[in-house]
Amino acid sequence: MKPPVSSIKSEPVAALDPVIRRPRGRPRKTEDERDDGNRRQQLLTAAARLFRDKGFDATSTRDIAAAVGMHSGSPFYHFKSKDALLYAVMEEGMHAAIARQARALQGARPDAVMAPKAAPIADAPRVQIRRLIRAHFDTLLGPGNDFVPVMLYEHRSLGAGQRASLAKLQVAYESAWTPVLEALHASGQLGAPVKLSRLLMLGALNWSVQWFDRKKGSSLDELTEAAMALFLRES
Amino acid sequence: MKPPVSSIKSEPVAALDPVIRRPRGRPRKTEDERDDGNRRQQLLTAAARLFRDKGFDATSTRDIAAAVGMHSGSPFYHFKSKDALLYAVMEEGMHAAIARQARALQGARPDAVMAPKAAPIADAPRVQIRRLIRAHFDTLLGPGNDFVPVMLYEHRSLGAGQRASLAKLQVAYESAWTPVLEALHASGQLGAPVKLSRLLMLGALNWSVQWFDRKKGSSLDELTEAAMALFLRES
DNA sequence: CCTACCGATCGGTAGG
DNA sequence: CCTACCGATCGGTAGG
Repeated sequence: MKPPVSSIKSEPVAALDPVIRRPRGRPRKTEDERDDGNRRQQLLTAAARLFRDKGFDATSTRDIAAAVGMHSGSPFYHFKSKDALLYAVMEEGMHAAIARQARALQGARPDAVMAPKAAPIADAPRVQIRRLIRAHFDTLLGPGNDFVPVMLYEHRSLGAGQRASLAKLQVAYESAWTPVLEALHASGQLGAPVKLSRLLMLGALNWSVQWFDRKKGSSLDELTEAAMALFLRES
Repeated sequence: MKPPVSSIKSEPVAALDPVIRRPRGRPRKTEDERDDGNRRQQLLTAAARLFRDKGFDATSTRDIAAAVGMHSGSPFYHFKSKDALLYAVMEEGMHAAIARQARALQGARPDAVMAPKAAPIADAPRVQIRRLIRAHFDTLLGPGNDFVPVMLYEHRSLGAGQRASLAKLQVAYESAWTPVLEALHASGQLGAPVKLSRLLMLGALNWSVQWFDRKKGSSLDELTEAAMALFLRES
């Protein structure tokens, strides 16, 4: 069946010829599709949304492929398994959350420096906890922020090793709360022990994923103020 | 292998003989297995545990059958579908939770009646909220109480109609909190608006399913006191 | 990244 | 409640 012309392939010398080289497999980028990390990122975003809406097990890799206009087998060109895709979603979510949290805490600093009278040093922990809470709500409920909710509600679908890796990121994230809560506890503004306070407070916030509706109801600012009023005492 | 005596079975007349009648299919109850609703209940309990541990989608009906010593098709003799089994688990969980909550609130009353001095009327809401919190922790974390956690974390796997039915039970359950929270808010013991307070407080408790370890750490009593100290103000 | 495909698993059923 | 089985779906792969 093979024409004699193709017999060149069998000659090692011709295969080494640099003129013949041709990036086989991926056609060079057309106008609407760049073959850099963009397709991978599209897969991540679509997967995060589907995992959040339907759950990991109820989402097929075909669903994800269809959401970005791929065929069934193509996601496996970018991720070696469905589990790897889930892990990538969670990891990106945690990195973004940690970055957002750091930005929020840094933003709390200049205020106290530039207006020492308006924001006396004793209020610093209160300012910080408010920013921590607000940043957390943003991470959970902000538009397009599907990654961390997937992390929170689907980590059971992960293998032990990957779960351990993510646990480190979670510890890093939550460790920012401890000194702030300790200061509040010492000054009598926080009534419960620090560790249990952190677990209960983060739980209250994490659960908002279940009932918060961006279309109606409270804003994230109102939510933040309600949490402040619920958790903290006057002095 | 069969002795000639058993050849009676092949005679139609003998088959109609009332003396020969024999409940085919299910052998009459031996000592250790009653064929009443017991097997059904065993399926429910096993399913609740598996759904809680591995998730609904990750649990096969074969897993559930094996957990109670049945073969793969037999659960469908008791439940018409896997979804029906999930719904039954959640419904039983909610009924038990509502009953436990009612018992807890009734238990709070006699104390105030029998020792009016020791528990003045102004403390009633505080006593009631403590009992509500404690009952909720029991429902979520008590030994063998897998049903409500399944309800909380797997309700996405339910159809719209069944989800609506359960929502009614959830409203009934949570409605007991409202008057207590209103009394606490009116007396300045609760800092945040009642509705958001209820959502945040129940979220904090519900999230304990994710981190509580019965083997080590706090007791349910300690958890309850921590929640009281976190949520409520002095006067 | 597509085409074509495979092995495994799963919910569910017929008939007894 | 068991036996034997089916159709559908799914994660994943070979080869291009």
